[in-house]
Amino acid sequence: MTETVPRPTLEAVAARAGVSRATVSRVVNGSDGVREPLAERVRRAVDELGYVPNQAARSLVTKRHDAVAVIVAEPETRVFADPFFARQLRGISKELTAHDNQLVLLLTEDRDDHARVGRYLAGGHVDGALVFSLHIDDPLPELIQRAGLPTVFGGRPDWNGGPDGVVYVDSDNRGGARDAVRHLLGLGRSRVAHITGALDQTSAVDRLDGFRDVMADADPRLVVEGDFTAACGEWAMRELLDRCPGLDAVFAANDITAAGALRVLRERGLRVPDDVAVVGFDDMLPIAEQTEPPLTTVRQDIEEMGRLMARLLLRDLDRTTAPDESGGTPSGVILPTTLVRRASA
Amino acid sequence: MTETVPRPTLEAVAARAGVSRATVSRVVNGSDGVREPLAERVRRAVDELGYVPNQAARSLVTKRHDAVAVIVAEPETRVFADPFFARQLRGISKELTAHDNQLVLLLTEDRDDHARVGRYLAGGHVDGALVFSLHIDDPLPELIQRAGLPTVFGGRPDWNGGPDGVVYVDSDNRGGARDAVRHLLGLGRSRVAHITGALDQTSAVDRLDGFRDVMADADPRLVVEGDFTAACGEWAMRELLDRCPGLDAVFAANDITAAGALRVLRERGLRVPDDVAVVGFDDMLPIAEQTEPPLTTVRQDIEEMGRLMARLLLRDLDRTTAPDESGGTPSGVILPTTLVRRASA
DNA sequence: GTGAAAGCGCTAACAT
DNA sequence: ATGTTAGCGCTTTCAC
Repeated sequence: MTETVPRPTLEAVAARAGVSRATVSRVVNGSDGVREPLAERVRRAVDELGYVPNQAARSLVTKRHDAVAVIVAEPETRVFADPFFARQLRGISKELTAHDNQLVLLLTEDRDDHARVGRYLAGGHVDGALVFSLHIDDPLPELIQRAGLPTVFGGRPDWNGGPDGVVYVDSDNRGGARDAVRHLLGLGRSRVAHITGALDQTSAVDRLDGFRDVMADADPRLVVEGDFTAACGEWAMRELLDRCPGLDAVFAANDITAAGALRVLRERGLRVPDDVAVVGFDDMLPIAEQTEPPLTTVRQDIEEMGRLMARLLLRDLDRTTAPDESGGTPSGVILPTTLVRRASA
Repeated sequence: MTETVPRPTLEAVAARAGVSRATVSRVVNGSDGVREPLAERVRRAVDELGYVPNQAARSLVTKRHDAVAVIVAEPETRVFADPFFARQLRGISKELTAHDNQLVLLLTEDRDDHARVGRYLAGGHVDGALVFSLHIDDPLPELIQRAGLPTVFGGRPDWNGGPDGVVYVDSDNRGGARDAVRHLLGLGRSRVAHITGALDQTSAVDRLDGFRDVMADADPRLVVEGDFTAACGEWAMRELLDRCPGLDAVFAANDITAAGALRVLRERGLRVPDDVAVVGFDDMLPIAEQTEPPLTTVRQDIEEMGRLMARLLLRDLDRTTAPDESGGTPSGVILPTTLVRRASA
């Protein structure tokens, strides 16, 4: 199975084409300055021999790897309960592939993993890193920053430490939340409640802020803290109903939570949207489309987010000898969200 | 940001420890034959300098990369509609990490990607490959086989081509399906229908076979072909109800399909499980637990599947100079499934 | 047990 | 425009 067909080297190609290794290298790397007849001969030799450059040898001298690490912190299993992760990866993969870069995936769970990742990054295997720093106070960002690798974050990092030019891509969580609440208000609702996400993630905080932007003077009992899970959506909905039986709308921090809330509303005999209107966040398809009734929610373009992260990083990598440090690099890029109307509100 | 702190080399460590490069190399690679006092001195030098071996240089001579490719074919977006993918990756990642191997992720969508993957694999960047070949007739398996890399498949490949010792890991789809149907029978149901998955995937075929194992003489109209989607679950359920109004149970090829079927049953005023019992497959948590009523389903341990794939591959890679070719390598490993009882059946 | 030296396959000056 | 040459940082015989 593992037969050892020694792959042809530059040398072999050179011999076959009757030129020097340098010339072959030039042709292979597309640097101009090789005249056509010769170049053609080299190209033929290359595919007659099925030559493929040895990346290790190349990296050894160029110090480039054409590979970037994608680091996903997933202390909770939340990442794995939803299809986000895959979408993001797909976006990243597409962009990376288009630029001939490899995607090295690093999944981390506990602190041991952090050390490992730090070592890996410091080990110079990759040219840059894409990081999903899910939680506030995560030690990962600092570790990475210290490794001195160009990095782009997915989701606004809670980078208290320094107002430096951290590059990140995020959805407009705050704006999306405002849209959701305004939509509810536009429906004539006035007692709008909010079930938050896990407040150790900036996305949850931002959505809460968005809610407050619109509902500045709302009864504080209309806000209950959740954690993005369905179980918590149920619990929170019950709590809400007990506290404020008169509420007529709920904005949940994500679709899963909204699904939980929906179930409790049904169980209590309340009709959606007639008695209580519900809006979610994410537009996580398998969930949002299949709740009863289908969920009105705030969509974020998760794949585009991944693609953009990769694009930003690659651009950074291309300015090899950093001409201007903080030049035109926006430190944060916020992607717009859109409200998707279904039956629940 | 990208400051160029030239990393210490073996040479540097050797100098600091007052030994030769060879000795440092031996210590770093844990090969015995270096006496304690010396070894200790080397180790100190290593972490005083924060030395990390240069993988490219190492690969250049060892021809090992300590990296494996994970190839996910996803012509459909199905992969991205469910959390499978993430679970599988997690299992793989854990195992690889434990053995200091890197995970290079290759997502493919169309035939261009196939060529690219073929080139990459042939390019000798990785030591082996883990492949999720989702569809029958997928050209990927052959491409990979030709690259001559040790490979393990996720899901039984439809390897008509050759009865060679293809290594794969799969769930016991057929057995699980049998369990599901028997459970339904045990509930006293007699007119059990089946909504199949996309029959160009072996998992769907195997589940159908399992159904038939138990319902050998069932009315053929009780089987309708689906494609693993919810939309199709709805459509198929309607079709089924029209064809055989008397049916009293449904086994759906996966949970998403089952969710669709459930919706139609409710819409038609049929009660679950009283009038019609429903069983799904996968135990995809965010779905199965949240349907109305919660879904009885067949669980597969998807993370373990990933872990096992990685383990099998690594074992293969370790027998560097293949002592016995087809020795003890099982060509296929089937993981058991378990029936999870909830309210729907 | 330890060191010296020869490459691994490639790129990038530097010559020509 | 093309060839020559010197490494990149490491492992691995082979001497000692």
